[in-house]
Amino acid sequence: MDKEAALLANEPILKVAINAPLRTLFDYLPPKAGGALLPGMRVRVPFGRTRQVGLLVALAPASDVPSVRLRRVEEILDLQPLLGAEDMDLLLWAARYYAHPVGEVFATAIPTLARQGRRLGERRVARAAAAASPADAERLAGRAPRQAAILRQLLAAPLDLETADDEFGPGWRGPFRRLEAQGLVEITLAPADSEGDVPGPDTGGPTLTPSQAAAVENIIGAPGPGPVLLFGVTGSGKTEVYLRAIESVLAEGRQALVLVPEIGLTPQTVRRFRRRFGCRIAVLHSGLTEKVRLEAWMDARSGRARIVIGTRSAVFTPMPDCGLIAVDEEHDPSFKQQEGFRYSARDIAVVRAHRSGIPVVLGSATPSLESMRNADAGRYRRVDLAERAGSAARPVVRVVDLRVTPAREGLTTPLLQAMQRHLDGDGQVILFLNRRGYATALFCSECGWVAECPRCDARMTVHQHPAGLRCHHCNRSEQPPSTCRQCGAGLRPVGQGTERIEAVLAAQFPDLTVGRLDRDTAKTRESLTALLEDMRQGRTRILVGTQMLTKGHDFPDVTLVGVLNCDQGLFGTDFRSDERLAQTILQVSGRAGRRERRGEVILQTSYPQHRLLSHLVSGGYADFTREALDERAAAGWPPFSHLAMLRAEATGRGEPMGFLQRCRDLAEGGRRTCVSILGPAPAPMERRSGRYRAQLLFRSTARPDLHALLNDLLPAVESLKESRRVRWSLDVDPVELF
DNA sequence: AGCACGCCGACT
DNA sequence: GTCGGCGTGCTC
Repeated sequence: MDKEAALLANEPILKVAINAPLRTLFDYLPPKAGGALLPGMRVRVPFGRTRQVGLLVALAPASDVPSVRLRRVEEILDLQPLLGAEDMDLLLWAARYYAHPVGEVFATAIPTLARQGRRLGERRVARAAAAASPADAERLAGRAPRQAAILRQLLAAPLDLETADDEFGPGWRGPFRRLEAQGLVEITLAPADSEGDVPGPDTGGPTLTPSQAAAVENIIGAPGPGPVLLFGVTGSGKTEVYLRAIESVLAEGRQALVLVPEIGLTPQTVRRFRRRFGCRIAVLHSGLTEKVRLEAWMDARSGRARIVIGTRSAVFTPMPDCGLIAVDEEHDPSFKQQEGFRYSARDIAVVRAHRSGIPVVLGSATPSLESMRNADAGRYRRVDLAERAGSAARPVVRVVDLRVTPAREGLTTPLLQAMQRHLDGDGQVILFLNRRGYATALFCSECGWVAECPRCDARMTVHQHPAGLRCHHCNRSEQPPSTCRQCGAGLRPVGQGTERIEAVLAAQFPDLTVGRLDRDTAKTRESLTALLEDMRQGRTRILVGTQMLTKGHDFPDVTLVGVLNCDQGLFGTDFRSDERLAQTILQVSGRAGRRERRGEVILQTSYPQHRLLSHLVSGGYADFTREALDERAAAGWPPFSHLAMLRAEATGRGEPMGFLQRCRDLAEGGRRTCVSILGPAPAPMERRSGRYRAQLLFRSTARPDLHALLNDLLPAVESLKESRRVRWSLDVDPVELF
């Protein structure tokens, strides 16, 4: 063995995660120069014909890759690991659990700027080399005066490169580089001075109710760490419980992580935390500029921020000493990423807490059936928050049967009468309808022709502001034809959307202001704020809106909530649609009667006798979940089984189905396990945005079997030549089945 | 994903 | 004759 080979043999192999859709780590040799090498540091590496910033995941004694193919790390970008060992392990676990390429998983956890190789929290310092002496400067003074000047200055004191322009004058790089080549100067990295943070005093909160106190005790007290499901209706004071638990964790000198749904992270939420705690709080959500995001992330990582509040991806925030995780509105679907790395932040929060041995609290007025089941099975401690003394009583719920009580323009007489009554009594009214736009379709009453989207298997929605036909699935817009394209007869908009209800109400209640809250009216932060402000000040008396109404906005003077049509949720294509409907009804009902006045809720439906609906109305959410869980158990759906969905789409009609059939064949060729395979089948809306879509569902009662199958299957799927002709993705624990 | 190589069609 | 279309293969 020659000298070079012997040297090679002694060098450690660096296992590096690269941000690419590849399921492996890449092996590299250590850099020629450089200091400590620790997992969690970023490295700049040659990759194919490009250079990439990767993350060092592990050091290994040897590699399976032939040594001639190994290349060398060019540079280590960090003095300290960016991610700690626990963070790294969590990410590796997640990559396996979701069977997703490691590099992309790591990329999710690191802000873009850091991923691009930016220097973080450290300074580059120029200093004279140990071998350099004043004599060298004298020697250079004649022929290279600038080099001499720079060397003299560095012999006197090292210099932060940030200030080199000022100290050395412009154009210092050339002379400096020549000094470097002679080995007289060098650049070293030094940690940035971290400003100390002086926490202000925490202001105490109100006295806790007995059930709030019990909840806090359950989270951080005697029972020890473990997930707590905090089940409490709107207004029962869940946030106060989080605040108390956080307070006690902060008092031990530890940090706290709070996860909130996408739209739940309002300035009010943050303000409430800031008012309460004097410490630094890092806020992380999708609306931040990259620079601000990096700053907040670094604050969390360094421990300067004691509290981190963020949406989905904040679950990966590195924190040196996190002592508690709280997930607010844990049922909210926005915790599940719907593309790329399809992780559930709520589930990862539970795993993170478990691995760190810290408490985690999942709070909701309408917990997911998964969490309810986990509580039933004793895996979570469930704590019910009693309604607050002195707060409004539960709203009265009335069901209006649409089969016997006809609706005009979506509104029944009992609902209109109730509205009049509440408005006369100075109350405000909220009407919920899960369809935006004016009409759900444009229809020819002569021949039955309907305006359809040319790119999707869907009808176009009629809009009036701005006027036109729009497809809600691909965002295409068209001018509506004035007459039927098929027979030339007149066209009629059918079905109600929020715009239409708004118009009808404006005519019905000409003296009142009617507002509308949906994606069209709340496009910008400002328009949303203005809408909510009009409502809160009482200028708007009736508010019509979609799902957006349910997201925690507080309207204290609303006394009546109407749900115009419950039925879309009762017979959905998805086994989860009943759960969604119940959550929506309860969340929107929670807006009614938050002060002294008792609220009223009116549900319009054609199926008043539907089992789930009557359980919800008479027994509340807990009763509904018992019934719904029984149905899930009988049908073998989650949480009584585990799912993974393989989806594919392509421009050609047969391609996705053909590809998925090949996948199915591969899966069946593997080990025999108790995983059943359903499909492939075309997606419920087969064509969307001009692409055909299909899906293949894996279901198992044993998680290990499912994961073993997926981890065997995916490499095989990747090497299928069909896999490059379709866009495909795997969704472990899917929340939407279409 | 990015990037290069490679082999077939309509252009200055 | 080339410019460029995207199918195929590879990245330690």
